[in-house]
This record gives sequence, structure tokens and C-alpha cells, in this order.
Amino acid sequence: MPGVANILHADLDSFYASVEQRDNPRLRDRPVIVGGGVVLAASYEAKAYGVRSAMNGRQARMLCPHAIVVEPRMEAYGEASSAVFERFHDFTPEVEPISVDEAFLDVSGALRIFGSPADIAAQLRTRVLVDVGLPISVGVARTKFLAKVASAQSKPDGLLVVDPDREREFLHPLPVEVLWGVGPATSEKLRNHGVETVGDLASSGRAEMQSLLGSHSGRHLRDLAHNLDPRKVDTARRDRSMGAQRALGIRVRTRGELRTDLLGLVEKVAARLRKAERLTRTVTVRFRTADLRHESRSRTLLEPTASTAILTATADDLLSSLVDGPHGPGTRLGRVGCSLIGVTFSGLARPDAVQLAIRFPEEGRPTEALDGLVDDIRRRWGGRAVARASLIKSDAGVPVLQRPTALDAVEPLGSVE
DNA sequence: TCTGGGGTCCTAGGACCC
DNA sequence: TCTGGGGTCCTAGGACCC
Repeated sequence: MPGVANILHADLDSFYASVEQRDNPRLRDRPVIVGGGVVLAASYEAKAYGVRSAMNGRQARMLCPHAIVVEPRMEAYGEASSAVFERFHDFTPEVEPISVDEAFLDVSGALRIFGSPADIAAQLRTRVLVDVGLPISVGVARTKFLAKVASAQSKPDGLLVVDPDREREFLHPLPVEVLWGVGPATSEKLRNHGVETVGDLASSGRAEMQSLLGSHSGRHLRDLAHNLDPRKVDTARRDRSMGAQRALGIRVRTRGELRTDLLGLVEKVAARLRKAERLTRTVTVRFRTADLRHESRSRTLLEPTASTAILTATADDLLSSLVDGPHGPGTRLGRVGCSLIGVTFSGLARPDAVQLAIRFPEEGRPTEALDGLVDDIRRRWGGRAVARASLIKSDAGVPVLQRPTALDAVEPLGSVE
């Protein structure tokens, strides 16, 4: 097999639970469950009892009654994640984040300084453990897919290198569920079809798999089973969507309450959007009925925006089409109920560079002129910081940069009419 | 097995254009 | 104009991942 195993997949073990054990000695070597209603993470001691993430909290406590249940501390996890990613970047700039606790690294440019990929993986594990205090598993292979499978196989606190000469021996005996993209639904289809291992999938017909799984998935999964994965580590991947959602208890919500919840989420995500200096063109309102069916309504705007006013009005409209029946506002809601409401912005774009110049007379009031500028940007882009303004004073014909002024200092959040 | 919140990607049908 | 094909965009829903 040609090529060198230069790709690392690094994956923190039971991330949230490990952070809790790190920060609280009382939790070490004990079964820890993060999150009460639903399990966000379980320590290895809890996993030994069958506790899994995404599991119902009640069920988890039945499996492991002496587990210590802690509330999630998202800020702590965010800080830990940043610290770990800094260590990644100490070895190579070629880092592709997958989530808060997981990344691909291409170390082909780091070999001269740090040694073989296996050496680098070992050093990386040590650095993360010593500097950040967290165990991390690393898979090393020639492709992203193999590296990812290897890190999963090496857990917990492991390191596994897939020899390029032994890739198929490694891959083919594994169950099909190790393939990225095979979840419960696909797994069941494959098993009903007699496909249980990666090797089984590799020896099945291409047309057969495409008709079973759809043309794209069929081809993609079969390619992976054939050990074909040309994807490169992509450091420049950008966000494609942004959203927030809220699960609502069993209590019946009125249309008004639901609307208040939704608009709160819209404001929250719109603020994130502006902070990231992004605009959105498609607004999707998500809805889950009381009997857990998913529904959504979306609208694509003519122009991208980050304006809370526009986004709020759009979301409000979409909500109406979900909850208002033919017999009046909220009548459909009364019938189907609601157990979750959410909003997603997609079609994210960066604003074009906005450069607006204004001129005002010596005796004019700069703040008025600036207000006009802000109004103009507000009309076109909505919201606040899509650009930065600089006041330039012309002194005897020589422009002097006086004071860079962020528009968000002028324009308070969410005050767009 | 019905319980979270944050994402990604794909599909099928319809509208519309040439 | 009622018969063709191809392409793009939008919408609603589904599957999957951490």
C-alpha cells in the first residue's frame, strides 16, 4: 500500500467527565455522570456499568446507582478545549477541528522536528496529559477515516498506529458500525441485508449498495470499506449553520409562550451571528410535536442579513405556519402539541467589505455624521458590528487616524427597528 | 428507548429557466 | 405550443455525529 501514515486523529476520552474528575479529586476513580435529564458524558468507571452518553438519566442511575451525577460546566469545557487545541498547534498548523474534543492533524510537515508520526502522537498525548490534565486517545494512519477508526479502537487512553501494509487486515473484520455515517437506521438496513462487517460491505455490489442506501451514501460507504478515502485534512473549514433549540417539558405551552421562547432563541443566535461577523440567508424554525415527530419550516431571504428585526419577523412567520391551523391562531398547536422549538440560520456568508466614507464640515458634528453612517449600514446589513469605522481628521491636508471606533460601541445590540 | 443541544450532509419533489 | 432535456434553487424531512 503506497503512502505514509501521516494523519492523526486525536480524541479526548469522556471529555466532560474527565474535566470533572480533573477538577474535583473526590470524583477520581469513581463513576461520574455529567448531566441529569440526559447523560452528556460518562466516566469510564460509569461506562463499565453500561452507562452511555445520550442515555436517559433515570435509566443511567438504575444501571449505576452509586454514580455521582454532576451538572455540566460548559465554560470549563470550553477552556479545556482551547488549551488542548493550543497543544495541537504546537506540533502542526494543519489542524482540522471536528468538535470541542476531537481533531485531525496532518503531521507530514512536522516529522523533521518531532520525529515519526507515532512519536508525535506519543508526545502529543503526554503534553495534553501533563499541561491540561486530560487523557487523550490518538489514532495514526494514512487516511482520515482509518485514523478515526484507530483512535476509537485505542480507547481509553490509547495510541494505535495502522501500518499502511496492514490496512485491510485491520479494517475488514470490524463491524460495519465503525464506518462514519452508519448509525442505527443504516446499520439495520445493512444487517438485514446480511452485511455485518466492513469486509462484507467491501465484497457487496456497488449498484446493490446504492439502491439500498441511496446513491451517495451507498458509494461513499462502499468506498470507505474498500479503504478509499482521499479526503485531506482541511484547516479552513467554515461554519455552515448556526442555531439554538430548547426542549420543552410535558407542560402544554400556549402559542404566546412558544413565540416568546422562539424569539428569545432568535435573538441569541442573531447575536452570535453578528459576533462571528456572519450574515444568514435561510431561516429554519424547528418544531417537535408532543409525540416526537419532527417538523420544520424554512425561508430563504433575497439578501443575507444579521438584523434581529428581519430574522425575528421571518421566524415569527414560520412559526405561524407550524402552529396556526385553519381554525385560527394556535389551533394546530392545540392538536399536535410541542416538545421542542428551535431555530437554525444557514447559508452563512461573510459580509462584503463595507467601506463607507463620510465628509463633514469643520464646524459640523462628527457624531451626527457617524449616526447617519450607522443608519446606512443598519439599513443594509442590520444589527451591529459588520464593519468598523475610523474617524480620520484632516489636519492641514494630512489625514490623521484619530480613533478607530467599533460600530458596536455606537449601536447597542438589538435596537434595530 | 422517547431524553439534550450543537452541528453536518443528503434526498426528493417542485418551481423555474433556458 | 404539450412535447424534450438539463440545470439551479428552494423546501421539508431524514440520518448521523459528538
